[in-house]
Amino acid sequence: MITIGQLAAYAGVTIKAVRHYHKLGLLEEPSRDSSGYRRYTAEHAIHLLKIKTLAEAGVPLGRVKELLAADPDQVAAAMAEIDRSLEMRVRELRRTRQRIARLSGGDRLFVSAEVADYLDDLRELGVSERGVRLERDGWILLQSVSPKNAAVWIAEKRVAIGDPEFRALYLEYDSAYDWSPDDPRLPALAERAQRWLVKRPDRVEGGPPLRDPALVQLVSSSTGSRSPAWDRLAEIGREQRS
Amino acid sequence: MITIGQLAAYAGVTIKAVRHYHKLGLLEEPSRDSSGYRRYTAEHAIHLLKIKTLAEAGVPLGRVKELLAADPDQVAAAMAEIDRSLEMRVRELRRTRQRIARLSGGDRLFVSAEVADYLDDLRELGVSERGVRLERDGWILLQSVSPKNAAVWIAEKRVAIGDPEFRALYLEYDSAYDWSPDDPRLPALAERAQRWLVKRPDRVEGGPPLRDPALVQLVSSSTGSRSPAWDRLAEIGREQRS
DNA sequence: CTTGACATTGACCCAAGGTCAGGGTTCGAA
DNA sequence: TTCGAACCCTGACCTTGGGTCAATGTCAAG
Repeated sequence: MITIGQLAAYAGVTIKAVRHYHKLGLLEEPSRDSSGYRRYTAEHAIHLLKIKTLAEAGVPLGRVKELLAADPDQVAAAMAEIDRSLEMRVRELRRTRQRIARLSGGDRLFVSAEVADYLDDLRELGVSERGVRLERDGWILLQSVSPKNAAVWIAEKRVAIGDPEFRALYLEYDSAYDWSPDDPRLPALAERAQRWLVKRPDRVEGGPPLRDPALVQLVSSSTGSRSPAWDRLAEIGREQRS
Repeated sequence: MITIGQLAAYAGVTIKAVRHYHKLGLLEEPSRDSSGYRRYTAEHAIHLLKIKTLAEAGVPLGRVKELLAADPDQVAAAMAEIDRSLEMRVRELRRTRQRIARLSGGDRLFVSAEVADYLDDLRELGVSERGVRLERDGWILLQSVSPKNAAVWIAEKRVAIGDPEFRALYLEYDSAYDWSPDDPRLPALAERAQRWLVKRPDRVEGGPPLRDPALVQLVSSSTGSRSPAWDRLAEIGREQRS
C-alpha cells in the first residue's frame, strides 16, 4: 500500500494531478488509512500510467475517461485515431519551425508568394526600400480587405512589370516621393502615367472594374506614409481625367 | 484602413484574440474612427502575424511581448532556443506515439525493462499468469516505494533465476497458491525455501539489508491477492527462523 | 427605413492543473 | 519523548488563451 506521493512519483505526475483525476472521476478513489491518507495499490499505479500516457498525447481528460471505460475494440480504434492526430501535430510543429526560422527574414511570411516575388522584382529593378515597403503594406491591406481582388491585381501587376515603360514610370514615381509638390517635373510625369494607363496591355480576363488609382489611394492614404509630391500627382491626375 | 474583422481574417485569428492581445499590451491599440471602431494599418497586420506565428509555436504570450520589443540579436537567440524546444516537443510526441502503440500491449509500459525481462523469463519458465501478475504488481509497488532498492533487487532476482533450485522452488510456490493451508507438502516446501535462502549465491555488492521475505510480505499483503497456503508458508518460515 | 452583418464593452466559463492557507500525521534523530 | 522535516488533508483562488453571451451601437444595401 503506497501513499499518494509515492504513486505520483512512480507515474511521474504531481500529487495535485492525482487528486485532480480523482475529482474528475478518472481514477478511482482508494480506501483511506486510519488517519485519512489515501492508500494505493498497483492497480491504481497501472491505471494512472495509462491516464498519464493518454493525457500526454493531448487526449482531453474527458475522452480519457471514456476510453478507459470502453471495450478493447473501441480503444484500439481510438488509439489509431490519436496516433494520426499526433502525427499531424508533429508535421504542424515542423512547419511552424520553418516559419519561425523565416520570421526574422524576408517578407514571405506576410504576403502571398506571388506578391513576395513581385516585391523581389521591384528590389531588383532598383526601387528604394521605402518604396518596396509601401508596396508591401499596400498588399497586406489589400489582401485583408479582399483576398480575391488582390489575387487578380497581383497577376496584372506581374504582367505590367514586364513592360519597360511601366518599369521606368515606377522608378520615377519612386524617386518623386521626395520631390517638392511644386517640382516642374510633376505634370509631365502625371501625364506620362496617364498615357500608360490608357494604352497599357489588356487587363486580365474577368478583372474587377476598380482602377489602379484606387489602389494607389488606398495604399498611400492608409499607411500614413504619403508625400506632398505624390498627393500633388494624384491631384493632377484627377484634373486631367475630368 | 481595415477593420478588426478584416485584420483577424487576414492573420487567421479570431476578433476576440486580437482584442485579447490589445489587453495584454501585445498589439498596439490603433486609433478609432468617428464611431469608435478600431482602424488598423498594415503595420498592425504584420505585427499580428508575428504574434500569431510565435504563439502557434507555443511561446507564452508574455515572452512574445518581450521578444517583439527586443533587439534583433536577442530575437535571433530566442528563435534558436524556441526552435530547440520545438524539436524536443517533436521528439517527445514521437516517443508518446510509441508508448500509445504499446498501451494495449504488454507490461513494458508499467515496469522497467529489467523487470519486464524478468517477467518474460517467468512466463517462459511456466509460471501461471496469476503468478506473473502478482510479481508485476509487486514490482510496481516496489518501484514506487523505493526505485533504488527495486533496481538492486531486480538484479539479484535475475541472477537467482539462473539457479535451477530457485526455478523449481518458484514453480512450486506458484502452484502452492491454491493448496489448502493444511496441505502436508507445505512444511517441506517452507524448509526447502529456507535452505535455499541461506546457502544461495552471494548477494549483489552493496545490496540493502532487507531480506526477501519482506518483499514477499509487501507484495502479498498489498495487492490483496494472498492465499491461505501462502500465509501458512510465511508463518512456518517465521517459526523456523526463531 | 428596415434588415443583417458587424462592432463595442463587460462578465462569466473552460481545461488542467498550480499555489497558498491552515491545518493534521509520521518518522527518524537527539 | 520530543523535535523538526517531510508528508498528507481540504478548500479556495490564480493562471493561459481565449470562447460565449448579453446588451447595445453602427454601417451599407435594398
